[in-house]
Amino acid sequence: MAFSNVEVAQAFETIATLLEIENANQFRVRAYRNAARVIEGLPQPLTDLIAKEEDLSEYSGIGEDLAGKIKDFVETGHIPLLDELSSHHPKGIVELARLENLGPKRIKVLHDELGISSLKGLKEACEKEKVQEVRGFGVKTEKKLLEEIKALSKSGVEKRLLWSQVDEIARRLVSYLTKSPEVSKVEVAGSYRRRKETVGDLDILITCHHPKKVIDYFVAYEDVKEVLSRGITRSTIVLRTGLHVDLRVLKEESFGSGLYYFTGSKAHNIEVRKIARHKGLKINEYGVFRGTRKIAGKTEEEVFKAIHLDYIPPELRENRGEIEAAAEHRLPDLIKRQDLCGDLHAHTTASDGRNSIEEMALAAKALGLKYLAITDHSQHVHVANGLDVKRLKKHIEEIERVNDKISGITLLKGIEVDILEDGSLDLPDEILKKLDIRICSIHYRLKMDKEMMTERILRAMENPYFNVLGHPTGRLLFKREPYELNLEKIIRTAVERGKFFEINSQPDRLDLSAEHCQMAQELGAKFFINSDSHSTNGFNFLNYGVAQARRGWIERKNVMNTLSWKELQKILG
DNA sequence: GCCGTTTTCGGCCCGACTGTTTTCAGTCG
Repeated sequence: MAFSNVEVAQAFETIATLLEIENANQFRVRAYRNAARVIEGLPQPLTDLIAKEEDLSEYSGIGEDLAGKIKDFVETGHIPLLDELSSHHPKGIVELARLENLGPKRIKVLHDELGISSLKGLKEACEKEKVQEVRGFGVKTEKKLLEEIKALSKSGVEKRLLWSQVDEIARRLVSYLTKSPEVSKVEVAGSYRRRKETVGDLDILITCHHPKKVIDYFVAYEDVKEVLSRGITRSTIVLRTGLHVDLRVLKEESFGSGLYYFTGSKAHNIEVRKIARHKGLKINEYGVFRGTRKIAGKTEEEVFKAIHLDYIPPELRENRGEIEAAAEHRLPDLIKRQDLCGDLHAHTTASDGRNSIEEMALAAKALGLKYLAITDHSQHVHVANGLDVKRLKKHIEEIERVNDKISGITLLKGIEVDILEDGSLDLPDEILKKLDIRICSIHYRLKMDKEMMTERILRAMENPYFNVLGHPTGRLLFKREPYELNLEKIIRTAVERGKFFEINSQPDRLDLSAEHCQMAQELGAKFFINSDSHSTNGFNFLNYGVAQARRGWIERKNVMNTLSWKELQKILG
């Protein structure tokens, strides 16, 4: 039984919570939490790292002890400390920590005073109005807890949304806020600004003339379901979608430091503040201070300058090496949307797309793209009406015909050809070689064992007409885990053989992940950022793919669709 | 428990809001 990184992270999270309840050293607790974050951000399965005998304590935040515990867990599914802690505490106590407004201190009090050790027990105690009698609690807290438990049992899990979904909500709310005459600046910070693929809540920062009026205006927004708090500088609401939104009022002179602070990530902030301390500086949301003297704060650029770091784009702020890179002036030359000259993955009505070749071409041209590959599905994908040899031949002629007819954009003849179970491609070489580009993807038999899946892809890469591995890990956010595969081996082979990786821009794919992008680039991989459009609206998704690539440190020079078609042709051969 | 321009011991990010208190602890981000 192999244990996943997520499970290891959860085990550490549980240890942290139980230690907290036992009133352990808070820094020890933090060490476990911190390590859980580090593990979640690893690009490779711990099982692989351990098999390769890599030294896990090389990762900052993981020392000798935790490295040992990780190994224990991955190999046996047990950590002695966790087993021991679990034996002291009823199983349900950890789930209590999932409630907002209930931390370890009060969980302990509830357990000691009322013997509460599960959500169920807490619910009953709240209903019997026992909780309000406990010191430190009151009527309001009791009511809140009860409501929360009810909501939790209804929705089940925490609500995160795709970045693209939150974007729509954020834009509406920002536009509402901008309409207030009191508001001068509005900026959305947090994980939204860092372009994380999923977002749990929104942090909106504003400057304004009359904070109280603006907070009143904010909580009066039509989509508000509940107001959780409203202070002088801060308020939290819940929207009907379940999304929490924090509004924070900043002063003009500290807008930059506030924006920096609330953009996070937390791990990034903590690390930067540590460094600032070493330099005798204090950095908080109000500015950068030497002693009591404020030396920066109006803009983010000013803040970075004051702490002697190059400006770090929000997408990189995850404490994954960007701070050191900024100090040493070696931040990557990140890809930008306007660097992209073409798109090599789009579908039409010939398979499962909604628009014709010509409509797709014109839409791509309108967005400034210079070339577009038409890549419909191959025959094996029956549900998408995939093309067989006969239909593909006709399709090629049709692409050529449209290409002759329109100007200002070059249409490329392509295919998204399936990688079959045995690693062969779904169409014969004779027709594949008539094409300009082949995106090779997996769409069925996703649950193969890791060795076999890896072998399947490696074998496909032996085909001389294999160009690009489409949506390389097959994941669907919230719906489907990546396939089991040895990505490192695949990347190394791809680099050797001159094969490319797709960064798929579909908002629920964003595949490769940021971590995988970073790993692949370090190993020398080259990429295409493709929209995988199924309609004329789909080209806008390129923004998401670019953001994902930026989070993965991808440099312009490693993205092949920054080249002109002429240059690209030489590389594809 | 981690980590090192304070380097193997002794620090470890920091402020706002709420609900409970009657000056502050707990929680969150």
